[in-house]
Amino acid sequence: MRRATPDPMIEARRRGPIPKDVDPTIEVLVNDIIAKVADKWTMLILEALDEHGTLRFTQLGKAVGRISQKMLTQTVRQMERDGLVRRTVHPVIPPHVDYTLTPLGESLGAAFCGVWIWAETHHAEIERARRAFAAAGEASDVSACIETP
Amino acid sequence: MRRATPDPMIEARRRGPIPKDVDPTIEVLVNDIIAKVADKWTMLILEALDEHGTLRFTQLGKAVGRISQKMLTQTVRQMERDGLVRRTVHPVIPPHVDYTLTPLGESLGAAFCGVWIWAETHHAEIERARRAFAAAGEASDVSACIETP
DNA sequence: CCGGATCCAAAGGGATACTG
DNA sequence: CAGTATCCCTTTGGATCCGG
Repeated sequence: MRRATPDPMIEARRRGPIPKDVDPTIEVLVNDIIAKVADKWTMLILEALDEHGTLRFTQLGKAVGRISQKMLTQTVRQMERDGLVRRTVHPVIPPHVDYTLTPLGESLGAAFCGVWIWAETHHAEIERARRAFAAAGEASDVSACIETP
Repeated sequence: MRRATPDPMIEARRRGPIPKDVDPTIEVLVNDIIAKVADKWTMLILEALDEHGTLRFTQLGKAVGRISQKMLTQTVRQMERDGLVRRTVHPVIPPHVDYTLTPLGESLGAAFCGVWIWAETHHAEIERARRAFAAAGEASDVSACIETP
């Protein structure tokens, strides 16, 4: 299967210390963004909206999976503040609210796309690694894993 | 600037309900993986190792930024169990332990690469959205945001 | 230098009940 | 339907001390 990132610009960005065309203070800002965005629920909601386009509150919750309405509300509100989703309220009875990604949110979804694919592709490998680690831990002492240089 | 994911396979995966070539039970597994991997510290450690290649414990902590040694140890151990990093202990005094990504970890790093770039590209936009949201919240009531169909 | 162990504060997150 | 509010338990995560 073809890799998700054959882009030469991406390769250029990997490996090696921080390129000097980047403001040093930007590094912490970027880490802040990563930390904000790298939330379990944020990613799952982003994925759901990226797949389905537009969803109502309950539909969104169902699409995400096991999420309480508290976390759904909380996370979606945060994403709205960050400009990732647009929340539209139709003043009818019963209430009708739907959520959709903004262009910014869509761009983040596109950026995360490689990760969804990675998860689909490698989940078996992770489980294998986990079992291997567990087996190694039971079979032998930790000191057996060290190497003498 | 060119997008990170021009891959046709990626485009094919986005939009629309779950393709039927995917086992329905896989969806929850993938979400599990996402949830595991979408951890703040995991992503930052992954980024640090992806950039620097190999790092010792303290160096890694410094590269990540504001992380306590407890979380560093904990997260790095989890990543080791998941097969993302390889931990090598050199039995010398003082101890020398270094961490590096496994091929699996590198593939995840490559998958996340689009996200680093996104964060670098759009962090200003997020801050702007946040200020705009705050300004809107102060200026008017929430009911002013609803639209009548 | 690289952690493990312990204590403790704060945040995360579920369940339930209630409202417009 | 789409939340808000409350309670309460669990997890996270920092600080500190200690050991190999």
